[in-house]
Amino acid sequence: MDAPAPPTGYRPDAFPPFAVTVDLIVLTIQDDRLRAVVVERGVDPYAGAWALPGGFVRIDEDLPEAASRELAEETGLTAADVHLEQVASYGRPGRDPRMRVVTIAYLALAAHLPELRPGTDASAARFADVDELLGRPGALAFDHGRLLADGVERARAKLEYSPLATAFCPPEFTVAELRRVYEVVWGVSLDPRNFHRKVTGTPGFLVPTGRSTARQGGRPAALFRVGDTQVLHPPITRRDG
Amino acid sequence: MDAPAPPTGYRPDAFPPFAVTVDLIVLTIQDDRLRAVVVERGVDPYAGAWALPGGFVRIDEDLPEAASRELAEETGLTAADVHLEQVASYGRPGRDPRMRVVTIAYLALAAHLPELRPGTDASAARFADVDELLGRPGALAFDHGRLLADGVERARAKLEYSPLATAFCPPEFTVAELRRVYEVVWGVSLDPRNFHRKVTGTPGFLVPTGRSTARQGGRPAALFRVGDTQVLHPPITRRDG
DNA sequence: ACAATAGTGTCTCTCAGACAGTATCGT
DNA sequence: ACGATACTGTCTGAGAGACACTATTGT
Repeated sequence: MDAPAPPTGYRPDAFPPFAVTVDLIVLTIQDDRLRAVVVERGVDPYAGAWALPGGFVRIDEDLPEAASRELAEETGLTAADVHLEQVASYGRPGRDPRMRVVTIAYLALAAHLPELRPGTDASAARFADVDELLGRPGALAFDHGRLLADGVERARAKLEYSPLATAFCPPEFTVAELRRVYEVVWGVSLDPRNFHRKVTGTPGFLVPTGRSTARQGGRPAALFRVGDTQVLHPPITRRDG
Repeated sequence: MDAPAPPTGYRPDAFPPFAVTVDLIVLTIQDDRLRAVVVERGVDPYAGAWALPGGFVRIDEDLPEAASRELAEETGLTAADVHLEQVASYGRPGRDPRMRVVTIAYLALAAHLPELRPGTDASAARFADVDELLGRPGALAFDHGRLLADGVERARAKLEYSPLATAFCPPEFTVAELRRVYEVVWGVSLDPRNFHRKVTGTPGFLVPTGRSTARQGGRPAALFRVGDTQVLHPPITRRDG
């Protein structure tokens, strides 16, 4: 249970002090690649190494609030602009060599990110290719490689049965733009015709706006916005050709 | 990021002290009902109320270790006997009226639970009907009603695409026993014939042992054990008749 | 006309759900 | 023989993937 020691009856050493942080897996798509925000650490340990953005939870704020605040400090994005959800927590002793730290990882997905500005505890911030980061163990400080892997896997899984892919798109988007999101995040190529039929046929997923895009050399595409359904029936299955 | 303050460059008030606990959602099936372990609190706040079992994470143990230890203290089950996985973390200020506590919820599934023995901080322990607990807001202390709801929903969702249902079964089990798990956890009734064809046809899910059960009034059923597949293709879909 | 992209129709295969029918036990 | 439970076969409809075909733009 959650209680600290009462006046009597408990182990007297039952309340070891922890630091609690939130770390952010901020994903976006740039140049048809999945990218994550990483910051350069300005201090030891891992000074000069890249890490996920994050920071301490304040004594008076909830965990999602802390994640939103850190996201805003790091990217300038507000909670209304992004999808933000908790992924998992990590607290192995020694994951930070100086003290006992438990961190709660949050996944943030955004369509377009403004200029990155380094936070108060980092000297630089940039976008890094996710596949490259995951393919190189030790590319990130602490256990952030695992945090990133878990966050990316969460995103990949949720594309199937939730409208999460639209979080990578602007408010109005075409079916082709949505398909590109699935292709980039999953690392596959999808049949444009079957994909179109599937997503437009899933009730509540896409809402036509009536508008269409001006295009260069091709039929204009209808613009959609995301519907209010939170679960896709049928799902957009991952094991397509 | 995860680091405490370096000698310079950080806010000096950046390390508020937190208590960190693990709470357990221990589920099992008794009398064709989904049941959860709850303990009676011996001290304020919520003295006399029921809560999920749990306790403080020690300074030198990892989060899964703490969950295993608490599970053993509360139920006598070892990690080898149960499925144990992290669900989510909760840290709203004020969720414990005395101090700032962040808790990490773990889901534990077991086939048969031995006699429950109350932990050091609880005066009694029992199994409670999950539907009844969820239908009565405030049935559990703190925010444990939400923890339970999130844990149960995790279990329900994972029955579809993972062999998790076998965690509710003894090492060797019949198809009918497995079906009963799905029916109880999902609260539906499933066609025995279609269910049989589905689970035996999903590669890697079930392994025949060659043995069969002695039965009372009916053809003996073949005994299976769980295979090594972690993901079911095709899944056992939830929206059956 | 032609290239390019958007969108539709059609075929086949797999799988889910309904349910008839067969197999193997205890009584 | 009969009831009970285990298991198999067959039908139908929904959906996935392959891919031919039509629609609408710019050049």
